[in-house]
Amino acid sequence: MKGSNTKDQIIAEASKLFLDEGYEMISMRKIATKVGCSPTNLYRHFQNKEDILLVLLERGYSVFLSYIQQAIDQNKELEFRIKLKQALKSYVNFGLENKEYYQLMFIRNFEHFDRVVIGESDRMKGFNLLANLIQEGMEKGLVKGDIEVISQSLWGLIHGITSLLITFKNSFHWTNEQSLIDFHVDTYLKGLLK
Amino acid sequence: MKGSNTKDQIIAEASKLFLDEGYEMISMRKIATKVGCSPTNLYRHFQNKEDILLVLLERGYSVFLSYIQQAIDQNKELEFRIKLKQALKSYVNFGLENKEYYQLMFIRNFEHFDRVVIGESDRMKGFNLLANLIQEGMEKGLVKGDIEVISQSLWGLIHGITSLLITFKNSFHWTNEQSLIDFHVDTYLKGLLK
Amino acid sequence: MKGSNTKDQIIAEASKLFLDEGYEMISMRKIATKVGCSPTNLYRHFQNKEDILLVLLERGYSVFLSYIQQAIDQNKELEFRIKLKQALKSYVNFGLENKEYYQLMFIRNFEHFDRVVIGESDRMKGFNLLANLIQEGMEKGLVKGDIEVISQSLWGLIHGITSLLITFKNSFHWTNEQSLIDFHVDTYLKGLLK
Amino acid sequence: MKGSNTKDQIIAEASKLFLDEGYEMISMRKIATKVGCSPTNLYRHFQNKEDILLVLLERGYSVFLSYIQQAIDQNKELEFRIKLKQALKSYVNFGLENKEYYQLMFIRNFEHFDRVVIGESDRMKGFNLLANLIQEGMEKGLVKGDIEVISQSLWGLIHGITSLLITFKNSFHWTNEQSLIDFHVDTYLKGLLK
DNA sequence: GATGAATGAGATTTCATTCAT
DNA sequence: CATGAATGAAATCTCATTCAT
Repeated sequence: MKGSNTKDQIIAEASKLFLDEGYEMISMRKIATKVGCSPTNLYRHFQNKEDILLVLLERGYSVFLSYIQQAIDQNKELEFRIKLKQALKSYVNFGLENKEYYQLMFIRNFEHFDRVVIGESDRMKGFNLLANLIQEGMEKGLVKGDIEVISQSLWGLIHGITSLLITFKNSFHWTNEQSLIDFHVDTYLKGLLK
Repeated sequence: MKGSNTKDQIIAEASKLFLDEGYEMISMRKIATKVGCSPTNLYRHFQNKEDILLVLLERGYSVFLSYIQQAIDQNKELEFRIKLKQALKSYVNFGLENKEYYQLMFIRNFEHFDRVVIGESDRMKGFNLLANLIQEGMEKGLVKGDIEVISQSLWGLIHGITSLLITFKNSFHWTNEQSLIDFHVDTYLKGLLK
Repeated sequence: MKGSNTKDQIIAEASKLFLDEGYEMISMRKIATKVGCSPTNLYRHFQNKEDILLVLLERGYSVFLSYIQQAIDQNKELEFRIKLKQALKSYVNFGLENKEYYQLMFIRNFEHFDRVVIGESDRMKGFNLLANLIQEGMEKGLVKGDIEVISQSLWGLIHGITSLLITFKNSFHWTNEQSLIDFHVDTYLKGLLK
Repeated sequence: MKGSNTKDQIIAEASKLFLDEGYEMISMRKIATKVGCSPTNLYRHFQNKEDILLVLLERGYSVFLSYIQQAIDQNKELEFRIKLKQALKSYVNFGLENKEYYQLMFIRNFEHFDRVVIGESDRMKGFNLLANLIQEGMEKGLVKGDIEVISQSLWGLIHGITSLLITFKNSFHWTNEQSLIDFHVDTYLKGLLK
């Protein structure tokens, strides 16, 4: 397989630590300790601490894209409402199954890091897939309104439930996750679709 | 006239800095520089850095509660749908008009700080006001379903749009804020209410 | 009475704190807190922290002298051995009854403070009283040897037991204090005197 | 060859500084300056300032034990009085030849540091060697009395002269050290032994 | 006789990072 | 591929002390 074992380990430990305690609270030494190597060694695999984050973000974007892509591909032939619902649910599931990534990508904002560029990322591609879906719905006469407004509202819808479930996972008595998500999306779509 | 001017200045500058760069990135020195006093002097007014955050959180909770309370009081006699919509909008408006507070209260999670207790806070009281409203709607037969599921879904709805508008305020081409929020809430309520 | 009440309180609290935690560990703020006044106020009564110590030392010397003087005066007419024993015991008793003073005077060494001068102090007068006693014993033919050697050895004898009882008062299982001191002095005097 | 040179240097400089100015007065920066390295580097070799002290104490206890052990071993076959005298003198000599250690071990009291545990230390083993010697004397009928009282008195005897010679080494006109110690011990033993 | 506001200096400690090996 | 030794910068925080009132 390609990629050194150590590098993957670093990524794995760093992403967990970043989620649990926050990027700024995690020192290179803490990562090294978890991995079981020397701090110096981290620099053999990454230019610096920011670089670890960037690699994490890129991986996250890529996984995110694959979630959305897969949902769309698998339901291509189905009814629009179902297709849309599945796409939205796959967004939420990406977040819940990849909390570390989701937090770094959508809850925190690292755009003050010069090297974090969003426009060109797979993240944007994921959005565009959703937007295309809305576009399709509008062409079919199933959705009405400004496509930008609708897209942004939809993002708000699914980001809200995803981010709350991640950020306050331990400090709130949540009802059953999947029922909640189903209700959440269904209710909104009932209002959105003809 | 009484009440130290410096203390208020510290709070004001700290909350801005915390929003822009994140709590961890802000040092006591940076705050002191902005305020125009010595770092030592901060410790006259606050026990430590965490204490500044706690005061900010408390103020935020209090302002939050007043937003929700006011929305409910002012629309007491109106139709349920309007009352609910106004309450939801006042949540979003609280966030957009108090970005620093909203970020600290709902986007970040400081519950690992021992002294941050949520259950007893005004934040919880704000939630309960919303929950009571749902309860009222259920009693009137206008809303159906599990009250917990509905409340949590509603929170996700409004938190999503609020937090995105705050976190990515500079890195995304948002449509007109108020139209977006209106569409967001209206669409969902169309699905939720009879 | 002369002397402000606050000044005496400061001295009382400071000496206790200095004994328990050590001069360096005690801050002006801690003293002020114990006394129940503002740190600034301490400077109305003492030039600075060192000054508090100096006043304590002076008081300690003075009390020390009175202990020794009294022992000698009260036993002037008695047999030499008893006179000497009482003087030695009064040294130990001074220490045990004034642990704070004893520690500052004889266990710590503050001579690196310019203003601490020993030669001229009451401490030296106390020593001289003991030395005079030895002198008397030699003239009576009851003690033989170099007076300096004898004085210094005697000081070591009583300082040893006193300082151990103070320094390790909580961390050692001491036998009955007075029996120990009696045995200590008696054994030595049996060897010293004819 | 192995074993960092820097670590030994730190220990050497720190112990001298601690003796001269007191543990609390010595900052990590001062130690680093003396050693000729950066303050940060001290933390490569010791967890923190307290840790330096603990290492010093441990080394001190170990050297102390070896002094006492050696004195006893070397005089095993000699007359009891000589054996005891040599043991007592080796205690004093340990102090005078290792003033830094002696001060930290016997003059200061660091038992408020959690990690300083005395019961299990080599210091206690040293004491026990002396106590065993007394026991032997009692069995031979050469010493009479309560063994605890005698041990504690003996400790006071030798601690007194040792600590005075260390604490006031520069501020008192001492007679010849070895004659003083000989006289001190001889006089006491004359009273103690049959 | 007392205090609140303020400060410069310095304490311990941790950080990301580099360099020689 | 890896590490031990080292560092400059900066973090939080406490200190003794002063000044205006």
